Amino acid sequence: MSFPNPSPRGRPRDGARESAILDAVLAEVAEVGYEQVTIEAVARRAGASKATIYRRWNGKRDLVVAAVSAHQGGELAPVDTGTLRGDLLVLCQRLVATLASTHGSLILALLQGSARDPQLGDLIEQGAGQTGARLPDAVLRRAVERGELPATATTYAFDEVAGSVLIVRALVGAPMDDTYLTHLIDTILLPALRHESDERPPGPARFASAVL
Amino acid sequence: MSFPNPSPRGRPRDGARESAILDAVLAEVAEVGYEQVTIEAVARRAGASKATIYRRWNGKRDLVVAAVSAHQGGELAPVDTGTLRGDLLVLCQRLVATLASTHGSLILALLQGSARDPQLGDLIEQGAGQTGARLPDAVLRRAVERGELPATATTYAFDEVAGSVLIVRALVGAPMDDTYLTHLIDTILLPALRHESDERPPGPARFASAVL
Amino acid sequence: MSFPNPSPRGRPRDGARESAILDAVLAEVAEVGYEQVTIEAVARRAGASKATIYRRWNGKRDLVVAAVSAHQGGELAPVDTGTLRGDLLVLCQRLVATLASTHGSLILALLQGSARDPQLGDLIEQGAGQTGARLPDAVLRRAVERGELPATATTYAFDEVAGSVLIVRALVGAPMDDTYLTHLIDTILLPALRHESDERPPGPARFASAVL
Amino acid sequence: MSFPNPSPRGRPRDGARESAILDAVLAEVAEVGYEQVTIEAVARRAGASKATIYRRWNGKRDLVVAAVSAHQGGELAPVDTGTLRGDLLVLCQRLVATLASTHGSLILALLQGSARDPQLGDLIEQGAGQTGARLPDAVLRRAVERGELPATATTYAFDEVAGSVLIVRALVGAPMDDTYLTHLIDTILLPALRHESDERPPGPARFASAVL
DNA sequence: TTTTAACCGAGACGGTACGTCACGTCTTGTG
DNA sequence: CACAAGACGTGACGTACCGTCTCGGTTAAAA
Repeated sequence: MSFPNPSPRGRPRDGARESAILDAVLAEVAEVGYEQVTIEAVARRAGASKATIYRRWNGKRDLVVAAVSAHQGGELAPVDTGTLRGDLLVLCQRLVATLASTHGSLILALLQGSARDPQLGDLIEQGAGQTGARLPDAVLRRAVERGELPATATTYAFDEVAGSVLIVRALVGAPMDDTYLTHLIDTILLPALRHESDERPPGPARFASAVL
Repeated sequence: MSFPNPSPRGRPRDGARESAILDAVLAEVAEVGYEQVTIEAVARRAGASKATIYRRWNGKRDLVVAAVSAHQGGELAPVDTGTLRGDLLVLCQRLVATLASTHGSLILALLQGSARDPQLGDLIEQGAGQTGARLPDAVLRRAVERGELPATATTYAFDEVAGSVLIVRALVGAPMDDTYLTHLIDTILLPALRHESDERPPGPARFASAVL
Repeated sequence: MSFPNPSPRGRPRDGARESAILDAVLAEVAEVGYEQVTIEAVARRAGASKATIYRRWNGKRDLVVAAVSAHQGGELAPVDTGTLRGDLLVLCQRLVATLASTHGSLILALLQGSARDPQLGDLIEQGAGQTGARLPDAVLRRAVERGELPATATTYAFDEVAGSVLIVRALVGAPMDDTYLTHLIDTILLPALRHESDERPPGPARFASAVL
Repeated sequence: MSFPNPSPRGRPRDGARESAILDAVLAEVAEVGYEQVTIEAVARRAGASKATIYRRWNGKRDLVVAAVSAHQGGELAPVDTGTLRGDLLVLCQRLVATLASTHGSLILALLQGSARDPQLGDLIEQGAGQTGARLPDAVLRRAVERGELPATATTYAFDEVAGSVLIVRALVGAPMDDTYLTHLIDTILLPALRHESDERPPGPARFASAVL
């Protein structure tokens, strides 16, 4: 057993303040967008002081990242349409919905934030499956059992491609309707998933898509 | 009688000012990064006044976009290694070099800018092939002639995937060395390119990758 | 003929802003006292921005000093009661009235300000006679003509003593009623004024009393 | 059983803390000047907490006043040059030295503090003689014995004038060298002291000079 | 040639947010 | 209880840019 903080001297931080501030951040981001969020407005809305905010976070990016990290969405129903193609479409639709509900600049902030703060990636990674950015193992397994994919198939191709492509399309405002998604699945995702290989994915275990 | 330019009375604009300002913009972006660029600093560096800048552009994004648009890089040597796989690697390496050399936030600004201003996409698209974000037709043709790809192959899979994936990896700071690039090519790009299909890409002709 | 400011480039300063700000300063000082005056409150009241204030003055002391300097009271009636003693009493009463009407800490600010800014002394010196801090030459001359003072008498003793003593008494809250003033005049000012001497006052021509 | 101090329950106050705090106050005043002293800096330097300070004093002025009051300077040698004029010069020189050594703004704070807190005046008055702001009775007595002053002479003229005049001169930065002091003594202080009068000084016994 | 209108630099202006600081109060844990 | 530590709301600080607006002074086409 370890005592990293043997005795936290002084008045302890008020967790309620932290919650109020992070809630205010999310509300502000939703209303005016990431770039237009100001610390002053967050402080006003949270009934907190700027000093309290700056005591805990270094600036806007830190703050927003913390707010998003703390905001864990509820569980989503598992995906199982009976075909791999149908499952992929549902996952992509979820991803599009997530991207559409979030201001683009917030995504950028998170992407950049995760470059600095590995913890951010860790935190978001847990929720990544929820967003559709990760191919659930169950979906992969069932596809293999149905014979739609070879036994050596991995989630790599989906994890690597789907999130990145849709993020960029969201940023540039390109359409992401079902026609497009179907084309993406048929001409890129499925061919890549079906590719037989015994290679293991290189580099760190976490994929770029994890930030969603 | 029509006066499309009714009558350009008064002192005409000084083209030299425009050049000086746009040069200053690029220098500032290179030094401090897109987000830290200020109109005032640009004006100071260019020896111009803020009024002159605001007379022509609406704000920072407009200004940066104009500067980048006006800045046409030199021609790059055509790609021809003798194999499709080799060509793809060279293209991806070029793309990585571009992403590494430019401030990441400038890319983001261009991405967002292109969502607003379709012209930006048009302008940059012309240079996209240079950066490796587009698969040159010559490369595709030679691959078909060598029998590496079916006759129906298109550049779509590369255009759609390569830029997006590498942009996002650059943002999150994930590694993009040759080992990684090779894996990307072998497990995703090549399988997708080899995929036989008579489908045409949906939606607008411009791909997300065009912004690079 | 000289052209010290050959061409004042840029938009010229708006004199009206300066007036509005200085008026606001005096109002604030009168309401809350020198120490409690804030630049922000002055800016609010004047309908100006802090930047405009800081563009012209370095801080609170500068600002208040400028406001007081610019505030030239109206002319006061000349003093002539028929006797030197009566004239001195009127002068001291005026001085007491001035000190009573002004917050003590404002006086301190002016005193300290004049140590830094000789111009302040110059400006206020012109009005010093008005406040009673200076013995008017006419009063001295008539006293000599009446035989109340020797022909060699100067204003030095009054100028040096009256202002200083009453300022300090004002600061410490000591009483300054007519009984006290009469005593001051009879036991200090008159004996010193009557003192025969051919010495000239040493040092700079301006007395400490000039700051009132 | 009686409890004049009803029942001093709990931990008693630590006298050492008080000393440490007051020492820190004086050190801070000496280093940065009265106006720049902050409670936080005092707490840091004293190794105390702000709560401990605010438990005992109401704010900066209180604190500084307490520190100065508790700081009793050592005894100075009595003044006796053999002539009244020489004694006065020594006293004035001491006063000038005091004013020059102490930050001017501390004097101001004490002046203003004494307006609010009569006790402050009482406390400081005891040390006033040391500074030269008061004419010691011994000096007066010897001058009378030598025939330099009439038997009815009092210390009033010196007490009233010397401190005030020199304080104000110190504030405005006017010179206070021996030439000036000699002139002050010859043309003002000595004539006023020699003035024959049976009047008693009016008002409270404490003079403005007592604050030094 | 003279007008005229726009361009250009400089920089004042009202704003707004920045990030820091000190205030005076409070809430902990430890003596 | 005293005390240190330090979080907290408050509010001012002085700075930096924003985007707009005058200025005096070009500059070139139109009159």
